Amino acid sequence: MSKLTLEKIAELSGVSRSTVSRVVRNHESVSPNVRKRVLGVIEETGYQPNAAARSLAGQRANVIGLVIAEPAQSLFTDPYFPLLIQGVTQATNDYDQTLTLFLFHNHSDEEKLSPRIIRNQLVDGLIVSGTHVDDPLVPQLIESNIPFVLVGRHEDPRVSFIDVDNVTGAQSAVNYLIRLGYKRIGAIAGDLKNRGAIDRLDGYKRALRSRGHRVDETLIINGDYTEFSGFQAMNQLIEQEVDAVFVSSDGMALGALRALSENGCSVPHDIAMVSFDDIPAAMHAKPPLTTVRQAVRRTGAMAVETLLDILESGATPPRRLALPTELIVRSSCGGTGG
Amino acid sequence: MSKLTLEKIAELSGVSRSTVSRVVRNHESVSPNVRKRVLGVIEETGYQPNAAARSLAGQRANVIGLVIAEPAQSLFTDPYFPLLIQGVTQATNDYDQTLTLFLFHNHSDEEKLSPRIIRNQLVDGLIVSGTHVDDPLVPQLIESNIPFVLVGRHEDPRVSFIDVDNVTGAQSAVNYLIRLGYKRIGAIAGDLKNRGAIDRLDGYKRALRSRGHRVDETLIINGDYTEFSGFQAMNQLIEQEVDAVFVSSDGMALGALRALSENGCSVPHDIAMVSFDDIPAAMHAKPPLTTVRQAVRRTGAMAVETLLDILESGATPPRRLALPTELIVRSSCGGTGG
DNA sequence: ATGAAAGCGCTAACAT
DNA sequence: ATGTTAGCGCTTTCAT
Repeated sequence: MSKLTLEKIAELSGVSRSTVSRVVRNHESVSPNVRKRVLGVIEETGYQPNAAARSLAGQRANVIGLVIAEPAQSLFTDPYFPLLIQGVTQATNDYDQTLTLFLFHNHSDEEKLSPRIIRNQLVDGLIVSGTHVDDPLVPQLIESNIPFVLVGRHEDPRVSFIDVDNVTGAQSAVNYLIRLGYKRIGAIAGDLKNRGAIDRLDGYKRALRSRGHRVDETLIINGDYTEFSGFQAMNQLIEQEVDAVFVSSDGMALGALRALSENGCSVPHDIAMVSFDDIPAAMHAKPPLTTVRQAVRRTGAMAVETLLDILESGATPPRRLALPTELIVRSSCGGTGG
Repeated sequence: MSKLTLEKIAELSGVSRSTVSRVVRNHESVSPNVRKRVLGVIEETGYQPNAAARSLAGQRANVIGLVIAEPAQSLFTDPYFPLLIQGVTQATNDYDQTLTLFLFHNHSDEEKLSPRIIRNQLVDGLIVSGTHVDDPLVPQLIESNIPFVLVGRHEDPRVSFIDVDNVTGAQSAVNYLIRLGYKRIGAIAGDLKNRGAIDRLDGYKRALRSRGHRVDETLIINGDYTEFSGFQAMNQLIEQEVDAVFVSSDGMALGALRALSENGCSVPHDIAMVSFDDIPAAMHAKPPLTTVRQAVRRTGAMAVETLLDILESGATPPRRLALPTELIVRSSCGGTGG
């Protein structure tokens, strides 16, 4: 069987190439009979348009790229990127887009890949995640004029993004602790190279201040989102005699829980804990974690939809969105609200 | 600045399009001087060949596809696919290939996507993971003549695959239990729609038989690779009064540990446990899990290399590889060897 | 060693 | 409503 092309379908249907092309693209200006006939032939033969030819001739490839700029570490340590990928692929499947994945394992990958991504015309647009604050990739992208949506907010007013409202989420978590009467509330921060980690810590501080507590920097320990860093940070915090702790991710909270249990501290009796993310393991932790749920899959899907919207109708004005979070109350803080 | 094409580079270098093309493709038959000059211009301008034009004109797109056929559930429940993706992208980055990701969230995705993947000529070849035994995708792929490498072994002699030696791995784990003197060894199986789950259970049975134990089917409980299914399965197994258990994945083992601890059973004192995978959490479990390590990242990278090899030199004979596993001894079985 | 020229399979004016 | 035609940016004979 020879290769299936528009030409062949045209021949088999007894019309011209253009007409077939119109049918395929669902263009107007095709008579119902002809359309039906052509569709029939396409169905029978199983014709699929050649993607390369399409993107070469037209302006759209129907391919979008997902870049994950994070050095691979947390990619498997945490279900964040898997969930994001799920949300993104869900949406690309729904909208008949193809997804190409760019994963930077190290800095040299980034240097090698980014010019190619930008100038290759392989993708119509990009969803960009895992960048650090001040990541040079973002200005590069802006300058290149390639349409893109950032996952996580950005100061530059030209960039479109989908963010999770980390500040408000963290704030609500810490407010909850305060309402329950905890006085000496520590924090374990995430990797502060990430906007999200900064924002969560900021939410913690705001909550404290808005309730008239002062922020004690010795009660804030930096982690890097790994379970082990949570473990280490908690060991430090124990010595500060906190009565509660806000942990910036469930993954670190699991490590913190381990530190506490190894030190014979009971949660929430000796120390209360709230964290962030609501990963599946949070529910099964001992005790089950009260945590701020963020809709990661939703974020991925929204990023795709936003990018598609930009591709259709132009990038101005930039789209900027913050998705709300939800405090999931379980037993790691003791009270059930108040 | 106008678009950068071969033509433009040719003009700037004072040579013909063909010569530039030869330089770009590292072809022989270009004089050193000319090559240097052209390379200089490319460097200055930041020229990158247009991918679509390339794959339309040539026979290679330098794009490979990764299909994950598994319904999304375990994608984030377990670090398997993230690790596989890491290995694959690591290798595609190294070999200057672009990766497109096809993730089937449900059956209709599969039906919609697979014809497109196959006939689109979007990818040069495919790495296929997450298929079930007797998944219709495999015969479809064979028939379509698209080069592909399956992750996990397959009976059909025409398919190339990279497998982990699950049978031997499971066997060594159970042998270890037997050597330590355990008599009544139960098993928690994975989702038996997967080849890997079947093979692990098979390894368990072989180990038992080869040491003269009989296989007691009431001691085998089926799970589905989730933590919760491990929890449920262990609760059933406790009533069978086993003294040890082989769990087909660390994820399920974590659930099993939870069941045991809720029932006041201590590990390994009351019941010993070996599992499979060696995910990061295995080390931090209580007690740390003795488990069979599989090199998932390696598998992904090998799949890419194998596919590239097939693409270069033809698909015959099929490449069939089984990667070895390694028993990582920690404290969940009590003994330290013997 | 280099250049000229013919496509690859499609889209998108432009005709009719 | 349909057909004709000219590219899109590259690779690849085939000349020279």
